[in-house]
Amino acid sequence: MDLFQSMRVFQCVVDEGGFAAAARKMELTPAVVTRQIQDLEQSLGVRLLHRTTRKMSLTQAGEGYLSRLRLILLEIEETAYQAALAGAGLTLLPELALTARPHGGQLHRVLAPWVSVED
Amino acid sequence: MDLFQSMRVFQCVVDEGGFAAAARKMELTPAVVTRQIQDLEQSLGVRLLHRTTRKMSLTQAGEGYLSRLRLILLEIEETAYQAALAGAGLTLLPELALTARPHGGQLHRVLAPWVSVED
DNA sequence: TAAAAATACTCCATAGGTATTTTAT
DNA sequence: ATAAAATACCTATGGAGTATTTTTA
Repeated sequence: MDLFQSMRVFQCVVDEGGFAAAARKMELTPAVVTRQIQDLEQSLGVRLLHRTTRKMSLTQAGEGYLSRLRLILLEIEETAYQAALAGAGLTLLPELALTARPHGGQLHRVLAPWVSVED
Repeated sequence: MDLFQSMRVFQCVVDEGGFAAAARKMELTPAVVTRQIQDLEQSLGVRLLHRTTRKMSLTQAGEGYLSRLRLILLEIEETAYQAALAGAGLTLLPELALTARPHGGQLHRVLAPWVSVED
């Protein structure tokens, strides 16, 4: 199971307000979304979402989990980004970390005012 | 690709000082370890490890990535743990977060001095 | 030359899709 | 009645293993 993927799906389900909506947004089938959430819940041993076919809501556990998850997903993104910068011999100026960042995707040859070249 | 698995493998490779050692520790074959690292590097677009058949060392990018990775992996573990606690109607006392924690694995019915029952 | 890493290949588990059933408004 | 979620089933991809080759201290 890809934990990282399930985490993103879970976040998306909450943000979009449902499994079907999340599936559309992430270009997955509803069945896949269902199973990702099930897998995640099973791996945690906890129910994250209350769901009926019409309404879904976070459990208390899901609420706490999601708020922490959001930070973690940001940190992962940020970390990948900084690694890519480091690979190019660049360093992101600390005060801009977690704010300035190009539209997702790989970094190849970026040089902008908010990065500094290492000697 | 399972990003989290690759992250753990990467951390293990560094801690154990090599691919073969990491493979033994994680009960994987060396071939799997090689590919996990390759996948991770490719997904980041960055080389994390310098390697010869005899010696391996971190690239500069790998060094920064690893230090952040260690925190992220801890946070993920911690977050899963707290979700499990919440699911059991318990809350980890904040000052003990990231320190006290039972031997990995699912939490079912824990009640110890360092958790508090809700309301 | 010996131990480790990479590569080539094979196979099977499982991730993801399709079709269907159940559920709630 | 209808839109969403769950379930059952099937298929194909890619993850993991084995065997082999390459590399370097």
